[in-house]
Amino acid sequence: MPEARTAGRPVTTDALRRLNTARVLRSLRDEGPASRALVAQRTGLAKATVGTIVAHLQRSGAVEDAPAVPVARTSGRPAASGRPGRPVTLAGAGIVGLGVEVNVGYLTATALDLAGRTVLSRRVSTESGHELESLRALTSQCWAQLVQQGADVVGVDIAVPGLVARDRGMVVAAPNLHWTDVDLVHEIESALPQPGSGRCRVRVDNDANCSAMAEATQGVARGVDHVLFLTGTVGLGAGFVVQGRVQRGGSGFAGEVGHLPIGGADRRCACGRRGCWETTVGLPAMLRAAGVRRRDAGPHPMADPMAAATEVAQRARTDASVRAGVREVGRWLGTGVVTIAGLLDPAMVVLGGYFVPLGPLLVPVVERALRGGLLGDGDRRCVVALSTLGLGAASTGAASEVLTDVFDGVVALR
Amino acid sequence: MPEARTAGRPVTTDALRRLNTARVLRSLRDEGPASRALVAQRTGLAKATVGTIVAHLQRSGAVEDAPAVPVARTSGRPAASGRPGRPVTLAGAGIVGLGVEVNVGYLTATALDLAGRTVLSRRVSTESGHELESLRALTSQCWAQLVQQGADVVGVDIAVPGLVARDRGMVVAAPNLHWTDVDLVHEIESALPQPGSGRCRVRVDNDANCSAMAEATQGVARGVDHVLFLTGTVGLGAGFVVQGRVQRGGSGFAGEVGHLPIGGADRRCACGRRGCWETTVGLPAMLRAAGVRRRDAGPHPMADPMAAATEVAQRARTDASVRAGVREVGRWLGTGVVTIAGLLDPAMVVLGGYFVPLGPLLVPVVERALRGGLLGDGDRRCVVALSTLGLGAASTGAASEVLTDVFDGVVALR
DNA sequence: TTGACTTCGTTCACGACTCGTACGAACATG
DNA sequence: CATGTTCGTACGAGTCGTGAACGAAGTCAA
Repeated sequence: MPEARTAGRPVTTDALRRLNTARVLRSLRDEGPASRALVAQRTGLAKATVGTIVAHLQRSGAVEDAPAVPVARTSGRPAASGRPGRPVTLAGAGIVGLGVEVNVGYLTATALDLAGRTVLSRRVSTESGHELESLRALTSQCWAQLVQQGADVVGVDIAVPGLVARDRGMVVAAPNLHWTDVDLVHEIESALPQPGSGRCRVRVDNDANCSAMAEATQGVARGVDHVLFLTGTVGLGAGFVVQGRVQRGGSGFAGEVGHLPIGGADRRCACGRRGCWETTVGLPAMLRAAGVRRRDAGPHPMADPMAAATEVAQRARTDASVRAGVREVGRWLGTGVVTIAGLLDPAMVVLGGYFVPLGPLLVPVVERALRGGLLGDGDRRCVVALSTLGLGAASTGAASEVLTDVFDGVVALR
Repeated sequence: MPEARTAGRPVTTDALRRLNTARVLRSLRDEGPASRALVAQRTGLAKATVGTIVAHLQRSGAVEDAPAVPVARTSGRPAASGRPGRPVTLAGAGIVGLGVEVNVGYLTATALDLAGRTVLSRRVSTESGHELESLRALTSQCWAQLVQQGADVVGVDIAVPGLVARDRGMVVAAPNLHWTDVDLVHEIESALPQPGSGRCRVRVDNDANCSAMAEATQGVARGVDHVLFLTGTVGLGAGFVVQGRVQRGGSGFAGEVGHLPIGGADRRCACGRRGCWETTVGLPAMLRAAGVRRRDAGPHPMADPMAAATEVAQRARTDASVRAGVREVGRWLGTGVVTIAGLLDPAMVVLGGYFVPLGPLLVPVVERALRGGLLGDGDRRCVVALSTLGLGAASTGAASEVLTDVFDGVVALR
């Protein structure tokens, strides 16, 4: 569709302001609070321009005057002489993004402000078959609460474990929730009170993408430019974040990694084919390799992968054969990571989900695979890390994703 | 480096003009010639704005009045009544991009105008060890010729078979040319006459990236949104183009596909490791599988992969065992394509290099692998095609890459 | 305490841009 | 030849970023 290339709003003068406003916000986020003069220096904008932009932002509640304690100037400078600048910081709770994560047994909602602070955090459990109702209720409740607190809710992002068509706002398939072709954006929008929904954009995303975003903005990968996130549950999920933006490839490739032809072909995958990666590194494969029977791995190993993996880690402490099994899975994990990393070239790989409890055993194996498997190990160092965010990471990432629009100048502030 | 996020020129009013100018150019390129009024309708810009922009473009030589024969209106409309519009077309040779391709025995230079027409095409052979001299000479000659013809050379792109650090303008390693850490941009810039080089940007790129670009803009993949290009020589090269833009992933991943851990691990790769994909689908592997001895595959099979592959194709016509060998390689090719396609989700895979002469044998095998290996075959149709561009594709793509800057509004026209 | 010095934030005139309206130009139809 | 319709441009209005100028708010030295 060639029209897509021409598409997008025509660039008017107010787009200018949006873009430069976003520029100022990014400077404040990435390089810390600063006086107007310093922001001007950092962004290359004229002092006068920064002045008007900051004034606007103050009225919007996006920034506020920093606490009395002045921030140190750019390091190593001679002591300040002259009129001291009044530092400006990203504001407390004026502008927020709301993220909601759908899971098999529960929902998590998180709201972040521009400074990345958690403004709201809530979790509710759901009954099977009633996820959509609960989701609508939770979202509108959170939205109402935030608005009541005086926040400007820029958007809502819903993280779903499944195949998502973000551009159409549809969940194509979420097997664990038994969802197929759900018009989720419409569902949520209709649940929100009318007045706000005009400005407040509702979107859908894959949960692995969101978790990746969370790692890159709030987790171990904060400050890393190219982050690959890989999460293990019954299947596998992946997300790739470059400079704070989720890479969606062609039409949103993430989450598909589980069915890449990596590893042995002896097991049949749930998708009907053989040789899928997740048949060798998914949770069932791990339990099998570790010699742990399902009923020994907690009451509902597939519903609670973390508990199951913790049980495996426990046994591995005393049983060498369990350790060997885990390492064997780790080698296949490593092969896949090398493949993906070779293609995407991340600076850091973050392992999440059930890999975390088994991290001490898995990480060295994956690291070794990377050392042996990547070219030019001089420049292309790729660090392996474990997720530290735990439950609710996806909702945090979803909220972060919403704020991306603000920092990119896609949306205008009130 | 957080500063990268803040970087980029501050957005002034003339950036506005650049962006809208680019918008008009894209409309003319993607949706064909049109009157000012129609362009206004297509871009969403005001008629007056389009008028001034077109006037500017005319003075720059970027567009010109279309031939007398008026273009049919948007199809199906009632017959035109009212003053007929004067259609505008992308101009003949006012604005051009120059692409130069470095190969083992020869150089190719191609210049394209905004309409995608070839304005200049030249090929010279080189002596081993003197490639850089020849490259400097050819580039400056072509540049001078274009300038003399009155063209505005927007930029020069050099396609190199090797690892390239595009942002630093360096060739990190080009084994076939025995180049290591060559500051190619500097080399070329110093060879160009001074006056122009201020505006005329010189850049370096990987040749597979450029070929991919060529396929997406001029080849079989024209009009396809997500294109994966895969070329076979002694090693392998790949490029991924989304909506006319080369995807460089983290720090420029393309070209690395040859060393992904795909296929058997029985052969040792030139990089010193085992299990690299190119040990199973590179040209040597193909010759081996087809049972063709090197000295039977043309005088210099590795220097002329196309001739060698043609020889193999010839033999396959009569010899069933050769056909079987080719198909065997094809299956490994298919496995890799499925892996990459599963991750990147292209709408079309274009095979180039030595795969082309063997296309009739290879394509069905790869197609079958894709049918069996990709999820959700309903939506995610992925077509396999053969490159038709032949020699010099990379230089064409390099020239295309230069023009990207114009269509993106990154550079201003004179 | 006072005056010189330095830096910060704002004000103002200016140029560049896009937009909407208005108007003349160019063609078809009856 | 009058009418209707559409095209392209001219003009005033509104917005935005910029540089210079200026008052404000500190430090430092005498």
